[in-house]
Amino acid sequence: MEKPIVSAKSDIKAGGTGATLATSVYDRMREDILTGKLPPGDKLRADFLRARYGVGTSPMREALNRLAADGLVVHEDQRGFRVSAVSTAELEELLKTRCWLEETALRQSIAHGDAAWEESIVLSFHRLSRQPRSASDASYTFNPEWEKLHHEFHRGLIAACGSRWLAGYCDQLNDQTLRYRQIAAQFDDPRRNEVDEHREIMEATIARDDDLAVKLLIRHFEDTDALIRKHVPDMRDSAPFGKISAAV
Amino acid sequence: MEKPIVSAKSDIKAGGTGATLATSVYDRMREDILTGKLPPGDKLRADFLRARYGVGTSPMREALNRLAADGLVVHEDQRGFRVSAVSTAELEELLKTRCWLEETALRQSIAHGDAAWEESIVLSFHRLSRQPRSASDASYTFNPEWEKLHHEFHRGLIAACGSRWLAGYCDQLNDQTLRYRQIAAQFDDPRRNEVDEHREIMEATIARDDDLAVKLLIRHFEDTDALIRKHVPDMRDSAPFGKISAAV
DNA sequence: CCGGCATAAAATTTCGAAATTTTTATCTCG
DNA sequence: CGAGATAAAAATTTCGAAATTTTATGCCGG
Repeated sequence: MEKPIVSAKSDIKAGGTGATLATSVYDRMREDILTGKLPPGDKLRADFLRARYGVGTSPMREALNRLAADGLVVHEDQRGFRVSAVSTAELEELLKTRCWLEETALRQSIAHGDAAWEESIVLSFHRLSRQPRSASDASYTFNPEWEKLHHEFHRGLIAACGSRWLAGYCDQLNDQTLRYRQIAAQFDDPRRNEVDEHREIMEATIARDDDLAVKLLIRHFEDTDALIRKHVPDMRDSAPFGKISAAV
Repeated sequence: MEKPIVSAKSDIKAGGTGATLATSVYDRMREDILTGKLPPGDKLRADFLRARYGVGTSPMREALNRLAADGLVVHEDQRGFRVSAVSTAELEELLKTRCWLEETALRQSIAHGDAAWEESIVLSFHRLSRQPRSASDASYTFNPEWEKLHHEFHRGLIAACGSRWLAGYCDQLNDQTLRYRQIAAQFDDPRRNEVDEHREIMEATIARDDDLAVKLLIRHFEDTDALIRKHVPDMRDSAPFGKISAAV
């Protein structure tokens, strides 16, 4: 299978040794942005990044360009890169777009998916349900494994939609939303019963009840959206929470 | 307004002097790919490109990375870049995706567009109708001005959809399709009356008749698709027409 | 005291060569 | 004669410094 058109996390071989430096830095930096270690709006100076990731100019710039393609950083000629800003307006647009695209994708997937597709969904759900949301019991801590499985579950739902373009777009929007979820989670996350939500979506999907599946999926998105807004009621154009330390 | 998320031609300042070299090369190379001067499937060696565009390694690589984000070139670690391949399968996927996304975008746009939006469509259509499809009367020759206006017309239709993400995706898919249109046009293009098609779409749109507008727009896409298939009936995975000269 | 112009500092962008990695060609052995 | 290992060639990737451009500073004039 070819690589997704809109690059996404997909196969994580970050920090690895086989790939190029540029790819490794891209992966590491991507995670730093998604988890909020590099806060929205922050300027990304070349010196700072070179020191932080221990590489030269070229792979750094290459990683930045790829991140710009994902919409995680923005670039202005002769004026460098910065982490994409977040705002309630942008979140709203994101939610809207996500609902439109995922609805189309899910309906297509349900219409065309085969038995292997069904099985992969059951499997993805099972794995996700066994993984704790937070890496720590005490307070919320980013759990890469859960994020990976969650991403895979949602990706699996629409995997049979028949368009790598559409699947890639959904992926990209999913990653964008992840950034907001992390922001909200940092404060306080009396997480609703996500497992049940996912289970219901799975069941409706493999039962080929497209109307119900879409309804549940969209509600799932809207609930997440509401939760984010509750905890981050008034997002400004830039980062709404503390500047990051320069720690490596 | 912010830059489109999925970068697109939009503001053409190519070959210019104000921007960076990387941007200039990106623009020139983009056009070379869209017009088929750099044929699908071709390997893009660094030496060749550096000579062709007269720049060093860095801006070249930067341009390539941005083109990869647009899906116009593909990259494999340690194995360089090549122009994305074309195939009938890919064209089919492209058409499908385009219909889904443009339908959503157009309906939203019709629902929310204001008077200024209406006027911009009328204006875009007028300009497009005055421009010849081909730069030469004798045989088809790529006419950048027509392409620009055509792109703007279609972009204008969905401009009020309320999602820069969705608009950007439509842009990207439009550019991808352009590549196929150029391939077909190189052979023989007894072009159907495109002006009327565009006029009908415009009229239905500003009359807020969303069902009709969508029907016409989708038919427009399907007709273009059929025309491409007629002229390029059996596209293989790689470039179906002659290798390009290394001429600068 | 404020505003604009020259100057200095900082940051981005670009170059060209060095270092890796892949690809091709050659040679040896079964 | 073919397969596999070895060596040469070619191509991609990376580095670090030079060149441009932007941003900040200081100075002079109104």
